[in-house]
Amino acid sequence: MNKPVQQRTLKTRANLVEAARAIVLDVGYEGLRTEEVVKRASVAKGTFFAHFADKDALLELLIGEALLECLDQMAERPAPVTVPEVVEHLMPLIGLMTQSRFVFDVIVRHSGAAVVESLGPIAQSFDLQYAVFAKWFDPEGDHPFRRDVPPELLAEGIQAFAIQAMALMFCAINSVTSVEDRLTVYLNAWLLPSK
Amino acid sequence: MNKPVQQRTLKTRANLVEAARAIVLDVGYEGLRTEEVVKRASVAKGTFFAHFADKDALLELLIGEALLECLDQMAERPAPVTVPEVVEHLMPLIGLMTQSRFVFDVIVRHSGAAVVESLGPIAQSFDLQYAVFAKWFDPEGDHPFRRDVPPELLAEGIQAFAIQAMALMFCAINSVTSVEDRLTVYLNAWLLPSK
DNA sequence: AGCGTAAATTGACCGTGGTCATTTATTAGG
DNA sequence: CCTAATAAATGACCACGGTCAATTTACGCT
Repeated sequence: MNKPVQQRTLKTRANLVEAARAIVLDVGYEGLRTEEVVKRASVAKGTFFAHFADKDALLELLIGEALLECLDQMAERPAPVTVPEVVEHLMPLIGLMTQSRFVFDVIVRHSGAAVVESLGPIAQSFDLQYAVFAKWFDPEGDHPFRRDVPPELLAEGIQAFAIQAMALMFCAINSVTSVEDRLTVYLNAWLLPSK
Repeated sequence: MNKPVQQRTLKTRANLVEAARAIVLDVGYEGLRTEEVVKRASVAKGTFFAHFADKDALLELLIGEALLECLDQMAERPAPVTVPEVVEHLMPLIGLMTQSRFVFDVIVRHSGAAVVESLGPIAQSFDLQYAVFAKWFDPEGDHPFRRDVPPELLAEGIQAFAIQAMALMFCAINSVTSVEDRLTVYLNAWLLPSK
C-alpha cells in the first residue's frame, strides 16, 4: 500500500473544487449546481459523488476554508479587553457567516461534527473558535471579564450568543437592532455580570 | 368580499394536513413525501403547492403545533426557582426539538420569521417561549436568579444556551455529556453568576 | 512489454420537490 | 336559470441531487 491514492484522483478533486470556487464567484453559494460543477471540471456527474458524499460536503469545504482563514487572522490580534472590543473582534467572522441566510444555514447544519472520525472544516472552525475565544479569558491575563467560571465556558457562551444574534438578524421582526448592538447587550450580561 | 375563501378550500387543506399527520405517524417527519401526502388526501400534486408554499411550510405547521402545545403545558406550571428546576422545566421542549436531527434543523431554520406579516407557528412558538421564560424572572417574584439584567434578556440567554446544548447533542464528539448536564452548567453561569 | 487487479470514471437513470397552462367548480348578477 | 368572472384543482412536465452497473485507466508484478 505504498500508493493507495492516485495522482489522477487528486487532480480531479482539485478540478472540481476549482470549478466550484469559480461558480461561487459567479452566482454565489446558493446558485451552485452540481451539474455546472461537473461541466466546468469536465467530468461526469458520478465522479463528483465519488469525491464528495453530497453537495453539502462541497459547500462545507468551501465555506469552511473561508471561516478558517478568518479565524487565523482573528487569532493573530491582541486579545480584546472590553465588551465592545470583543464584539469588534467577532465582526469579521459574523460578516462571513451572515453573508446570506443560505450560508448561515449551511454553517449551522455543520457546526457540530456528526461523526467522530474526521470532523469537517466547519466543525473544525468551531473548535478553533472555541480555542481562540477561550484564550481571551486566560485567568492569568489582564482583563476585566468575570473569573468565576472557566474560560472555556465563557467561550461557549460567546458562540451561543453569537448564533442567537445572527439568527435574529435574519428575522424581519427583530432586524431593527443591529447584530453589533444586540451582541453587545448579550456579552455585557454574560462577561460582566454585576449580579 | 363577503366570502373570499370557499368551503372547498378549507376542506382540501384539512385533508392535506390530516394525511400528513398520518404519514408522520407511520414514517416520521423525515420520511414524509409530498407525493404520498397528495395520494392520501386524494388531490393532485399542484393542489398541495396551492396550499403550502413548499414542503417545509407543511413541516413547520406540523412541528409548530406540537411545540405550541408543549409550551402551553409549560406555561401552566409554577415557575422554577433553582437552576435544576429550570432545566427540568425545559426538558419536554428539548425532547421535542431533539427527537431527530432532521426536526431540529427544521426548527432552527424557522425559528426566526423571515417575513413580518404572519409569522409561522415555529417562530410563534419562539415568541411564546420568550414570554414564558421571561415570566420566571419577574423582578417582583421570589427567585434567586440575577436581577442586574431584565427578565427578557435572561429569557433570550436561555434560548441561546438551549440551542447550543441541543446542537452539541448531535455532535458525536461532545455527546458524552448529556443535554441536561451541559445546560445546567450553562445556566448556572448565566442565571447565578458569582462574578 | 504484457497481464491481472483494483481504483477511478462514466452517463443513463431515478426520486422527489416544485411549476404552470389548462380544465373544472363556485359564486354573483341579471 | 343562465352566464360571465373568478377561484380552485389538475397532472404533465421540469430541475436537480444522487445512484450504480458497466467501462476505462493506472499500477505492481513477472
